[in-house]
Amino acid sequence: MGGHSCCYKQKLRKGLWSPEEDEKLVKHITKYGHGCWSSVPKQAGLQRCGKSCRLRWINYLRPDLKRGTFSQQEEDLIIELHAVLGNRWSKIAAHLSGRTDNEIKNLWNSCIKKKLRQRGIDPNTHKLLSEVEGDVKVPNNSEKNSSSSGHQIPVTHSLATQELTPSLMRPDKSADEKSTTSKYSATPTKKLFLDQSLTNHENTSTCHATNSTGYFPLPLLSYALDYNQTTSAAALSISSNPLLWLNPELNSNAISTAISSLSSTILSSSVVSPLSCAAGDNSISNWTAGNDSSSHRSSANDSSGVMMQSSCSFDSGNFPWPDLTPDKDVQVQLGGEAEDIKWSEYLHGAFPVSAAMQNQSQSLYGEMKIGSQFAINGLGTWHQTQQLPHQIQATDINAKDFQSVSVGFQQI
DNA sequence: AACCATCTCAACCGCACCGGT
DNA sequence: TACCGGTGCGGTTGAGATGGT
Repeated sequence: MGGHSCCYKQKLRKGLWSPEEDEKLVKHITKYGHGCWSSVPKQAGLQRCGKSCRLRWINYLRPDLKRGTFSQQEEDLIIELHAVLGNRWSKIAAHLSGRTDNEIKNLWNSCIKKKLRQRGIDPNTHKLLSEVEGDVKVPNNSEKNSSSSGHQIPVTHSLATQELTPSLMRPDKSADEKSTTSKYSATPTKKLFLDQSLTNHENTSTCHATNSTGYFPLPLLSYALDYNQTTSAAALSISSNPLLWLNPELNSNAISTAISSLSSTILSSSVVSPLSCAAGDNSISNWTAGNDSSSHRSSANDSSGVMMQSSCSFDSGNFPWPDLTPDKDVQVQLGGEAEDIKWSEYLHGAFPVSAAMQNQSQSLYGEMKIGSQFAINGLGTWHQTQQLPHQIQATDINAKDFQSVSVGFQQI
């Protein structure tokens, strides 16, 4: 592409990908892995730059993409994550199995923003619009960094500094640093109590830390409640009703209890997709919960997700696909009908892939799942993900946590 | 049917970070 | 330490789809 060093040397194609190009790329990656992206186009016989190939693969050709309409729960989760993470779409996408950052970003810009405004919520600040309008004009840079967590509740200094472990919310340290040094650069002086993982938007005057009292963005709590398999009406109503997010009467001890629990259990097991945890099984991606009329894959009980067990070890850089067979270390079940998944078209005629290749692709699917999670969360959490007993423990603990949270909210 | 407005989403662009040298 | 290539991320663009008149 213009501007990319890898594109200077020769005239490269731009724009939409043709089915032939897709086919070449899929075949190549399925067979060899991507390795160094810059070398992929040459090896695959494509007149594209590596960056374009990578993008095409990640956003469209990857077999583990869910595609299709977002469920209401996915949207809710995105909203809540956005309240915590801001426009860090890749981080948000990490919590939504099968969804890409690009997809989520598009959804946010095209749909969710509008919905939030209709509900009287400012999508940038997650505050009520009436509040925002009444607010003093925020600094210029806040618009770009958009989402401060508007609804805040006080938390104690010790809570904020001790219980909110940085790595829990943002396991990718480099990304954290990157965020704070570039687009999400926060006003340094405000980084007082909460770790930047939670207050990376404090440049939008969110974290009004004063003396010994910081402010905790409660949407995180609401997310955590959902995360914590709390399908109770109370929790859901709390999470969906910003008016309840910030209640000045909210007992800080309750929050302390809740947050403390979050830090030790929920957040630390963030590698496990929230609803996978809720489902109580060891699936990684089969978590999109039900009641989604627009998606046929949503039921927690259906088998459309990827059920995976793996004991394999691998390097997170390159996928050893050629060595994979379905009956080896990785077991993958692909089920569910194809929606408008282009990948399925490839696999079912439109794209001439052999049965063996399909198997390989499915293995690849599982491996990629593992790889991506591994890359994101690191070895420790990866191990957790693969260990069902750990999840059971986590679930048990989560139940206790929720009790604590519930007790706290009874005082609201 | 034609036109226009709006929406969706794949892809591009530019920037920043990282690791190697 | 500086440079460079590779990579990843978030913002933006624009073509095509869709809906309204």
